[in-house]
Formats: sequence, C-alpha cells, structure tokens
Amino acid sequence: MSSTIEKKCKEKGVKLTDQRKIIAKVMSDANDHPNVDELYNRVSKIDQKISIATVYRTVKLFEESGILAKHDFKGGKARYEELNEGHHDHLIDVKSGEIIEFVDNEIEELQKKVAEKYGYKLVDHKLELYGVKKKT
Amino acid sequence: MSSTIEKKCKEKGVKLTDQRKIIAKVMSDANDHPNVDELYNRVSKIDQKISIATVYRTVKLFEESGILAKHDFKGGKARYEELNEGHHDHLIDVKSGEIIEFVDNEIEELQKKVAEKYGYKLVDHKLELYGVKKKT
DNA sequence: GTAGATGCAAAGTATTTGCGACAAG
DNA sequence: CTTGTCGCAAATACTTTGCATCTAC
Repeated sequence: MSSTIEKKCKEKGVKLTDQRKIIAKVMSDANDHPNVDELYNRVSKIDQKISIATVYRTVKLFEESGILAKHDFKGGKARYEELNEGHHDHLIDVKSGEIIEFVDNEIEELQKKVAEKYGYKLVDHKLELYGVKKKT
Repeated sequence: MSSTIEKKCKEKGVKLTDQRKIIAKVMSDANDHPNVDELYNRVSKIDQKISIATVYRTVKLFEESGILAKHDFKGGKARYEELNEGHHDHLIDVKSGEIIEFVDNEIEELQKKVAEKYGYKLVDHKLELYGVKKKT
C-alpha cells in the first residue's frame, strides 16, 4: 500500500527508491512534527541500512518538491511535516513542547492586507504562538 | 556618549566591559538585523581584539536579559535586533532579503484569542511574512 | 579582592558533500 | 544503458565551552 507522499512523488516525477518509500511512509503516518533524528530513528526500525545522509537528502528533496514543510521552531533542529492543502499554523506549549495545529482565516486575511499595505504580494508566512497552559 | 543598550545594561545590573560597550553601541546604532558574523565585522572595526566567542556570549546574554531579540529567519544564521517597548513583526522581501518592520494590533489581538481558545496564555509569538514586491 | 569576563583553540551540533558502488526508469 | 541515488566518512557552518588570564565593581 503506497503512502500519500508516495503518490505525490509520482505526480511530481520524483524518483521512488526503496529508501524514499520508507521515509515517505513514516512521514505520512506521523501525526507529529519529527526532526531529522527522530525521523531517522523511525526509519531505521524499518530498514537498518538507511543512512542519515539519505534522510537529510530526502527531506530536503521533498521540501523542494512541495511535499513536506520545514519548520524552524525554537530549539535548533528543523522539524518536518507533510504538507496538505489545508494550511495551518502552530501553537507551541513552551513547557511540554506539545504542538497544536490551528487555522484562523481572519489572521490569514489580515496578513495579506499587511503585505499589500507595504506593496508586497504575500508568498509565504510563518506564524508560531508560544503559550503556557492555563489553570482551569 | 553611552548607547541605549548600555543604559539598559545598567538598569538590569549587567556588568559593562569594554567589549560589551562596543557591542552595545554597534547594536544600538544598527538599523538592520545583523547576524553574528556581520556584528563581529562591525565590532572588529572598532576593536580588533574582540573575539567572536565574546560576541556570541554577549548577544546571548543580552537576549536573556531582554535587551536584544533573536530571530531565526530562513537562511540559517540567527539575526539580532535591539528590543524596544514597541513590539513589531517582520515582512521579508524574498528577492532582496530586505526586512520591513510592521505592527498590526488586530493580528496581535487575534493571536491572543486563538491561544485562549485552546486554553493557553500567549507568552511569545513569531510572525514573519514573506513577500515579493508588486509591480506598480 | 573576587566573581565574573575574555581570548584562544578545541569541541559540539546540525547539516552537507565527494566519491565509488549501485539501482530506477 | 544512463542518470541519479546511496552509504560512508570527511567536511562544513554555526555556536558553545574549558581553561588560564585579566578586569569591573
């Protein structure tokens, strides 16, 4: 059974090797935002021989192909997630590191307006909220 | 004449060495968002002997003291700017790398609301817009 | 005088790359 | 077949750190 990422590779003409299929599957199955180390760990459980260099090369390739999104949240390591039509931003729990995905169309609209105001066309954006859980 | 950052150091009880005074002045005078390399270059023109390690240590200290803000824009290297009362976000020209600062209170408010909605108190945020200049 | 700062070079991280062997289309 | 990919280890880029020396307060 081929993963959703695998399908996207075919659409985009990205050559599918065994290694890429495994990385594609692991990322398609992931519900979180793994960094390269974590991804390498998961991938290694399926195939011991895959090297970390290949993981780096593959996430970069997938990112350039618009299949994965790369995030540089605070903390150094880049994190990746599958890119779907439904765009979303992130709310990060500064205590636990938990990441919540959210969408707010009002904010999206305002961002476009701000860009317009300065004579720009918005091509990308990054919005991260950092918060602490409220006592209930 | 002491720089605005120098004043803040005194307020916050940060010890002022010659090196720190120079770094403070360069950052106070900067109208852009230099990365450590650029900062080191500017600082070196004033005092050849300052080491890059000191620059790294100082920006980190200033950041922890709430004097400088650190940004991880796309492109790898961390960039710094003086932190003033007036908070602002950034609109980045993806072609030229030019950075425009902006404030939009409506967006700020909505961010708080989003965090609330998920049971969080907003403690920090990051908003970066990436755009291309429109033809006029 | 003393705790903390500096310079230097060495050590860490995270990521990229050269190269010969190998595999997908 | 041929072009691109892989694994490995070495290289790179950015940042941090141990240690002996020095300096602000």
